[in-house]
Amino acid sequence: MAKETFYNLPEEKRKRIEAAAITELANAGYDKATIDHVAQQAGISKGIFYQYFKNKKDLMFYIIFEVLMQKKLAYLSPALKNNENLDFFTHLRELFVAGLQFAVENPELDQIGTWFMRNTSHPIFVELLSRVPDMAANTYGALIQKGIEQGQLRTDIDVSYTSNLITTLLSTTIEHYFKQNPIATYRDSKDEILAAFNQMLKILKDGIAK
Amino acid sequence: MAKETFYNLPEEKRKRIEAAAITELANAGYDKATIDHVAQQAGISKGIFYQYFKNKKDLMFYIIFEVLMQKKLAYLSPALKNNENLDFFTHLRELFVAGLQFAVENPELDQIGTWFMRNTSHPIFVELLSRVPDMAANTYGALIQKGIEQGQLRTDIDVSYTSNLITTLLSTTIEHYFKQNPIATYRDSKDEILAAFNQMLKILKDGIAK
DNA sequence: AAGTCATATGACTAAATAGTCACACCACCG
DNA sequence: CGGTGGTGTGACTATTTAGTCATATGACTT
Repeated sequence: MAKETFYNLPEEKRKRIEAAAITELANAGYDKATIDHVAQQAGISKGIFYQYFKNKKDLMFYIIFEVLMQKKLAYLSPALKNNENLDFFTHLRELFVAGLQFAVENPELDQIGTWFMRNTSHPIFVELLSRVPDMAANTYGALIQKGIEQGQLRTDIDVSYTSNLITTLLSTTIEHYFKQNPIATYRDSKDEILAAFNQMLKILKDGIAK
Repeated sequence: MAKETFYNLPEEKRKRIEAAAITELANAGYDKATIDHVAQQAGISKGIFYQYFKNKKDLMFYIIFEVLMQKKLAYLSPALKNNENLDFFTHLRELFVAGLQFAVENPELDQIGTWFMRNTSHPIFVELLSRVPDMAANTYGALIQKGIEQGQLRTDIDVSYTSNLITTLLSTTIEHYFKQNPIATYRDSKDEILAAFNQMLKILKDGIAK
């Protein structure tokens, strides 16, 4: 996961390489991303790249573990703590908003995360899961469990299935918005996406039946 | 979309090539599928492949338009017609069951379809959409519209969004089932998947709130 | 038998790209 | 100054794979 030489680099250069890698991985996805592009965009030679990272996979894991997850956790952690007494749907909305804020401010990292969740059978995802076993799309498990125990949710729903469902709903909602508004950027559309979220939450809560 | 020479082939050989292509595309996805594999598995030479198809994309479109869509439509059309008087959720369930039947009996084709829906920004999907504009994930639009008009669904839901949502729910439900039961095959699990569908329909109808 | 056409082969070319390596540069030390 | 070690270069190798082409086979015609 990145060699010593990389950490010894001056901040500016390290960030430049990081940024180039993130852009390439976000736009091309893991398989189509090339080291040539990353090196070129970062303004370094290909040879030196392999002094900084063992290989392409090493780079990917570095970006996932030491950039994406760290950063996303920083956004989510306030919403994860100190909310014992919140209503389930209010708590869920807070998590959504925090996640959206992350996506708005780090669209490329968000894209990399989406790529990962979309390619759960890809060898590199499988290997990632073996390192972080409980990342297995059970993000909302504890929250749902609490919601059931506190009598806010039906008792007959399956926790793991519902967690998975919510994860999917989240990305579907964002994606649908951007399919409808192709020119929109995350940053400019935050309020409208929030409105879409509210519609989604209403459906999740009460269903679509009259 | 497949050259004359391909259609002139004896049935047996045509089916053999088709089967090889379907297996390869289902297992590897479009980008990683190779013509070498297809030719090898079909027991033909690479050269002759290019007498049958213009290129790899030509093969993909042939499989999508002339195999997958034809076949899937055959499964769905009974559920699409003559159901004017059915309740929305009952009608939806019928469509699900028909779709599941297709997936059970054509798992590889179903996988190819899933790959497509998962790669909506891939150039080949974009090109496909330009040929079949209204395939744009509005499968359930008319059904939802009818449901609203007949007073079975809330009037404040967005038709296109809800259609998209249902499409996603469908594949999420199947996928989640197989993540939980990795060894299961479609064929043996039909009843259990139907149970998972029922749970999903209940959530879609009434939400998860108590 | 000779000619013609469709069918078929697989070696070959061209392009892309992961990863390596011989060599260059340069700061610092003795 | 000359040696040493860390930093860096980009040409090169090895592999993969889409698509082509010279060549062969064989059925059918005249």
